[in-house]
Amino acid sequence: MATRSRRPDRRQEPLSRERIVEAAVELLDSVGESGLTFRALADRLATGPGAIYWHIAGKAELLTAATDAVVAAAVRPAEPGGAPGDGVRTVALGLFDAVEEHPWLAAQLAAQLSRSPWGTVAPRIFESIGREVRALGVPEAGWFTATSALMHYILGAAGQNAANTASAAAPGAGMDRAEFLDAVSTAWEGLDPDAYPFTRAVAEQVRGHDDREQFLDGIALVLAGIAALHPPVAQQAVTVVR
Amino acid sequence: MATRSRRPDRRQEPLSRERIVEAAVELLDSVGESGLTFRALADRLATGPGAIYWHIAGKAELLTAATDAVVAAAVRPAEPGGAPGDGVRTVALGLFDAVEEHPWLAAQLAAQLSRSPWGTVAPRIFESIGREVRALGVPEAGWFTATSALMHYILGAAGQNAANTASAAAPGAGMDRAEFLDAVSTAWEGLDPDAYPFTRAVAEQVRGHDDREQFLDGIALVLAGIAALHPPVAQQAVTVVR
DNA sequence: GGAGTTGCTGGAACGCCGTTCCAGGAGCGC
DNA sequence: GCGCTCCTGGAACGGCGTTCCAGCAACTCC
Repeated sequence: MATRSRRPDRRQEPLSRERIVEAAVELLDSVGESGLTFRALADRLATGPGAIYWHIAGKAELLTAATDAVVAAAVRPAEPGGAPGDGVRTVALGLFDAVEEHPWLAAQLAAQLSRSPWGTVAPRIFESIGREVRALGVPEAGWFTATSALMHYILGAAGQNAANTASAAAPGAGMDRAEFLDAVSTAWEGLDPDAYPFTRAVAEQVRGHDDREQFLDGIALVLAGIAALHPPVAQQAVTVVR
Repeated sequence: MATRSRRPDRRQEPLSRERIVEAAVELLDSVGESGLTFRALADRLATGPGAIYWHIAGKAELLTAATDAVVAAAVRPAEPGGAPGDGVRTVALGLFDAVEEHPWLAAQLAAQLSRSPWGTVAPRIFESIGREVRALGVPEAGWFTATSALMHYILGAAGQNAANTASAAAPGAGMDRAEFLDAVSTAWEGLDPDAYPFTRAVAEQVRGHDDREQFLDGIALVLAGIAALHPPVAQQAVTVVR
């Protein structure tokens, strides 16, 4: 009959792990990490908390599953061909955009990588970056170091940038992005000159920079390091120099 | 008279923000993040929760203060002199060791950097790394990118390594470090060959590697990228091989 | 086709958390 | 002595993750 308030509310199909995770992601996106409670989730799914526990072991598993779902959608495989490094940039921007779209993702990724690096999330990201590293012609001995360096830079920088975006758009503080960066820059300029000379000197660069561009600059830096330390060997006819 | 159960219990000196933060760090170190509650903290300080709130606004501020205190102790200034890059390594290892000593630190750092990069923690780390970057002779235009890349790598890699250490020593799982790495390596080797060829290929390197060495390899990689992209302007007469 | 079983549901209840409130004590100027 | 400020700590509140369990479809077996 009358369409319900929010969402189609198709509540004939039974509860399932996928539907729960999907609802959890929506809740995280709309009300943030603290808004994801089993009660709110149960309301949105028109059920009770107990029913959810039949499908999901607890909150930790719920957050892991939500993170994994979003990451799986984000690391779309790069199409073959293109300049060396294009594949890395594609994967990196995929994660960058995902973190920007889901502001809760950065903290979750960091928490999960630094708590259980053997879950499903870490290998997924590691694999998609690693393939591009291999495609660059890096010799096998350098795979782990190069991929780790890229992964940590990508996740760290994307997370910090998402924080900027989110804070600028924060409810209450009617700031746009430029105003927000200006505020940060001004705050840094106000630091103690003796204790923070470097940060003060960099403050000006923060004002009005382009996030995406700066993010890619960092990628280029790490790629340059990879190229310098691991001179690409020919794809076939592999020889390890050094 | 009789000495109390835990700690000297010197409870004549009044409550203070420092004493609270100190107790919070001890609690975090001994029972982990979930063990830090206002009730437990009040017990340890032989007071009630209300008294703590007179000095600290809430849990978020408590965690921020604890993180800041540990970071401040960790980023000891590097002594001048030494080969180019030594300063960076000193700062990096300081943070690496701090994260290893305080396993909760990695998640806190990530959360705080990706939530409010304008707090006191971020500038502190940024500053100490940045000074070393400047000392490398990087031109000013490259300061922000180079320092960010280093910072993200350092925090990410240190956090992941701390997770390994902590998991290996986890209560219940009577594993030592080698066993733990072996378990991770084996798990990775068991991944789907079609979906995870790269991760499987790297699994062998994970077994029995040296953390500190691998961490420094990553630093060297980023430093090489900095040297390649930002050829140092002459400090006195710095030349970079390549 | 009835009875038993299984798989799932959702509301009630438990214990703990962060946080607030407030009666009161210690120290101090007057 | 008195009032005032600063600080204390216990009690209480609302909300959280989690557990428990009575109930109910659907399906199986006889």
